[in-house]
Amino acid sequence: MDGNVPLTQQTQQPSQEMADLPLSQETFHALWATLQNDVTSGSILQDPVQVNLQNYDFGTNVIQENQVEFQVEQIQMEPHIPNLSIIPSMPSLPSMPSLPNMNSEGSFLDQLNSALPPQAGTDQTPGHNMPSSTGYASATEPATSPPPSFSPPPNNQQLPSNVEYPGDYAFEINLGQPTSQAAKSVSWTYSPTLKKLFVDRDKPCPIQFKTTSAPPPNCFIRVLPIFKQAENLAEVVSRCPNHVGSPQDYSKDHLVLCSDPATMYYTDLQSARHSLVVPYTVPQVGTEFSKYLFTFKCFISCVGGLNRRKIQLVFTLENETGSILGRQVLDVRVCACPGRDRKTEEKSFEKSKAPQKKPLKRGPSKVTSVVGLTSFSKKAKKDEETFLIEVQGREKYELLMKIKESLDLMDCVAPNQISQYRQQQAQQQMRLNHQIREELRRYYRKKPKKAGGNENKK
Amino acid sequence: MDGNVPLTQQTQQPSQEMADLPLSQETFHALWATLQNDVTSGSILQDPVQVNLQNYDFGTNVIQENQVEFQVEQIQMEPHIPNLSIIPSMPSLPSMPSLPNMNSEGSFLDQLNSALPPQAGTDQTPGHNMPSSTGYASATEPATSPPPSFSPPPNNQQLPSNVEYPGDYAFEINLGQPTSQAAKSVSWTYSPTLKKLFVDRDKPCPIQFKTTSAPPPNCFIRVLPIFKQAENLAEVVSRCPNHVGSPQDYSKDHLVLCSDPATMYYTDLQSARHSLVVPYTVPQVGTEFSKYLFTFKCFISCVGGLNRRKIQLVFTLENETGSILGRQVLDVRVCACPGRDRKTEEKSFEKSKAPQKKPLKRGPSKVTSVVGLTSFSKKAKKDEETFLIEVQGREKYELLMKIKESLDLMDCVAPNQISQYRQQQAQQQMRLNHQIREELRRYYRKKPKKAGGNENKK
DNA sequence: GCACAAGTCG
DNA sequence: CGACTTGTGC
Ligand SMILES: [Zn+2]
Ligand SMILES: [Zn+2]
Repeated sequence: MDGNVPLTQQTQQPSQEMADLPLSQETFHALWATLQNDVTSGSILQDPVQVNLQNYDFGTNVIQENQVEFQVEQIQMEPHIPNLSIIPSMPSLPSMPSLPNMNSEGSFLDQLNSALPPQAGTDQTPGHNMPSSTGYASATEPATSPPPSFSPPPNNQQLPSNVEYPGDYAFEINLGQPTSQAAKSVSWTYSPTLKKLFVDRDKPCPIQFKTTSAPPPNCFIRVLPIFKQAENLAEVVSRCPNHVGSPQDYSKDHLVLCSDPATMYYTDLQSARHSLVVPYTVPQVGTEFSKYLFTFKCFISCVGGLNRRKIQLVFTLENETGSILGRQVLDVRVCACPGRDRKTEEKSFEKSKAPQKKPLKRGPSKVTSVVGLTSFSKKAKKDEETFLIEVQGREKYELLMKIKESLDLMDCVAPNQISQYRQQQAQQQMRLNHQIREELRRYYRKKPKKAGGNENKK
Repeated sequence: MDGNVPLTQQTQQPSQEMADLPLSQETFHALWATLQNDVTSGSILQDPVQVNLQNYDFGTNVIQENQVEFQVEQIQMEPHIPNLSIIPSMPSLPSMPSLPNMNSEGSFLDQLNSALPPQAGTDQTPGHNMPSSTGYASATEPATSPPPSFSPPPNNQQLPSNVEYPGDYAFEINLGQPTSQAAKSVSWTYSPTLKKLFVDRDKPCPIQFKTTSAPPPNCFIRVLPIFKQAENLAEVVSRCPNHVGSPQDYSKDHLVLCSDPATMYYTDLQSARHSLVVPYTVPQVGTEFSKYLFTFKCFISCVGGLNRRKIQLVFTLENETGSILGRQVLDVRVCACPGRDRKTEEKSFEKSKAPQKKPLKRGPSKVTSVVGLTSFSKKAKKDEETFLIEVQGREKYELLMKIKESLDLMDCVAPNQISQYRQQQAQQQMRLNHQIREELRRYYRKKPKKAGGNENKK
């Protein structure tokens, strides 16, 4: 994917040896600003994987030594890199099978613009602290080494990849022990069966990462939200009007935020996609995973935003030059009731597969009716009470009888056959409901004479 | 309320004799701009009615002859009129009993600011272009002249009045013939019982006005939306972030828009409330009402906006100086399903009162039966046949009864009679059940099992 | 126009 | 945490 820039901290001029910390957003912008004159637009470095690997020779751009990182950054972020004076060597992208390519991310220029009011300092979001901007930054990131050469074909129009690719370091994500059942009022819960995370809006949610072997130094993790359905894949995932952050906020349009102070928010100039990048720190000694807290600023149902479209997060482990070392994808549903919704989805999920085996399509109506009625004499169930309903009018009577009939059928069904029966019933019921509805419609239509009548249908 | 300004159209300098057409928003702003130097800030002219009637002598302010209208306007709009150089004689407000006071409306200054791009010209809605406010300020308020004396305590904080006051001209609003029942998919429907309008968002809705006698020339109607509940009354009603109009739009924050081309949108500087003003034209000869089309840009449920809080529209008939001649209030619910929601609300409405007298709480099972037993004999309708349905199992029985009830209720629609119906039914059923049970008991005793008889299959 | 979906109130 | 509310898909 896109490059990104692990520069050494606070170093004004990028030093090759790299610091461990990425530049602060401010510093970054400041530095970037110095480059503006030289560069017009960068181009996004993406791993061209799936779609097209052609246009790779972006490497022709040159970046000045001491500005390397930025250059790289820009190169990767900006789509059409017009004129870069210096070009570090870009490590050629490994041509792994599934080396995917997400769209480019972070457009520095983009951010720069909005960053104008530097005093705004806090980029946090509301309750969180993300970088957005200003704040802290400057001190942290020295520029790293000069980007080597690189060939980058920014196939911008390309859609982000959501192909899982553990890669050489076996990059994996984890959400804690598989909470068997969604506790009711938790702010987040993960469904192993659905491989989906259910989170409440604006609530911190821990997501862990690990690699079997230690990846190269200065690696980082990029988080890019995308729409799951193909129809929406091309659309950029961003916050709805109700939840956009303040103008000075670098992450104002980012759906996903990370509490890590070193987080940087990007908006790719070309694709306009909003992603975040956070340095990947190897797990603490003794622990298996490195944990990060993420928050989501919009419900998947937000009008004018996600608008009830499923999304997923693409986590990419990238090295300091932006090459993708691994990728993991996570389905996410940001909703007000994670527990309820998880349960609901798991339920409909199993239901969606089980029913498959049987003769779903049940022939037209009555057939069934025949069934139960006479054949089974199930009659009154043992000890059940018997009631009588007095009905006035044949029409109503027949209508009710039809319903009763269906209810009776439920009883006649052998327990073990219930599922099968249900399927039939479902169809039949449906049909029946329709019939009934029609009958009622007719019924009401007739009756209504009463003038003005229909005030209230109870 | 506030004054407002029926100026002659396009006249650069306001003529006293008035034209019939109000100024276009642009013209208005332009003119207003010329006045800026003289005026600093106006003050809202409110009819202090209910709250406090004190500060009435705004009249002391003097306005230059040829600027009368504007002056008035401003005076009425702006809260603290610091210094107006000229002060026209302000007609003293009639101290009618219920001369209410809404907050001030239209802040010209406000609009002026946003009006910057005068080309926006059209104040119509739709896409709407109404004025907005923001930013502009400084220009508008020159320090004006030394304010004459005036006592006006602009009780700005005062809440808008929602007291109906037909006034001397018997100002009334009308929504067409009382559609007895909300047609299903209509874009709007009015409930006479609830005295409430149900409208779909962004759909034109006709509202008519009339006055028994002809009001003075150049009168206008102001429409101001307010929250119905006391807790929210102080909050300004405006569009949610998802539905705000474009920045150049004068009416970008206005919930209510009017299709009349002469409509002007105001945002009071002091109260920040958004209202619209449209010239009141007497009904066409032969017609009883003057009709206007209004559209609502937000659902009452809009997040970050109305946020599911009830609202109402305050319509005030004002003369050219802004004095209120009459006021009418209308409850409005902007929703996606006007028909459904009207029905729902009417239902819960009657339910809320009817139930009071009777044992509403439907206790589990039999309890109810106790009630009425004997009293009502409503029985079978006239000539209809009577049938008996034997049902096994309480569950099914209750289910069927529920359906039967709804069917029966359809006939005796009278809402208020529902509770009564229930009682009767309960008793009858009970009685019947008892009888039958007795009969059956006897029957079985005679003819062993089998018989049960009532297979009932129709 | 029904029924589901999903945020929110109590 | 249940139930209602209420916009939207079908
Ligand atoms: Zn949102
Ligand atoms: Zn809205």
